[in-house]
Amino acid sequence: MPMKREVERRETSKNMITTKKVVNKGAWTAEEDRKLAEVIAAHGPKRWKTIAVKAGLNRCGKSCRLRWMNYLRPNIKRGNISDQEEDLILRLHKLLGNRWSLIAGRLPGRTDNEIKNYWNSHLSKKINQKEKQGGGSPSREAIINNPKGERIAGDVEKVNVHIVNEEKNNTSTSSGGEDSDIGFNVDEFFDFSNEDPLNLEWMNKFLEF
DNA sequence: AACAACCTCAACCGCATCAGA
DNA sequence: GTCTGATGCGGTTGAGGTTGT
Repeated sequence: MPMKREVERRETSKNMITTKKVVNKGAWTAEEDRKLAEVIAAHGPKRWKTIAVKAGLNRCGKSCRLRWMNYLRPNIKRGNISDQEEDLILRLHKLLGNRWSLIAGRLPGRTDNEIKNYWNSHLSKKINQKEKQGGGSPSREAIINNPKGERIAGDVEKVNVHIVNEEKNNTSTSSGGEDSDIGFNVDEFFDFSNEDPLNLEWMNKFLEF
């Protein structure tokens, strides 16, 4: 049920008066979804603030964007995460840490939010259990897994930096295109779509390394 | 049946970054 | 160079559902 909260907003810019606005928060209704989808179909998924206004939604732009990205966007895959996907998430998380959007980028149809939730509710527990069973010295995950990918150990960090650079290149050229100064295309690098998921030996080796 | 504890996931929040003026 | 608004990201929250007692 959508809750309406009266939000007292103190504008960030200097000397702004305090205004009172009724902003819709909480769960989205089917009607809101429909309006949002209509406006996005007409104007495209950008200028979220304008979209919110055009759709006549008492929502902030951020909220609209999130709803679109996590729920309304076409080709969203919902429901069970397959074993293959789970395996991939585990591997990518080892490599990238909590870079959910990057991980999601390698899982077509999955959103960063979904993967983050899945990790927090399922996989982190699994890993904890494994660690307890295995015991002993801290695992690679313990070194690598940390918020925002900070202090990622050694060579993995270098790869991570390359990936970030590549992501930036991709967004600026929009279609991916050629590499500038690095030797591989990250899309190809992480494209497992044609690969037998049970036969990812190379990646195991890479991760071991 | 009633309640508590736990789990899941949609949504919010705060911050960082980027682009344009 | 600075300011401002837009966007994106990761962490966190909380409502609603499920399970256990």
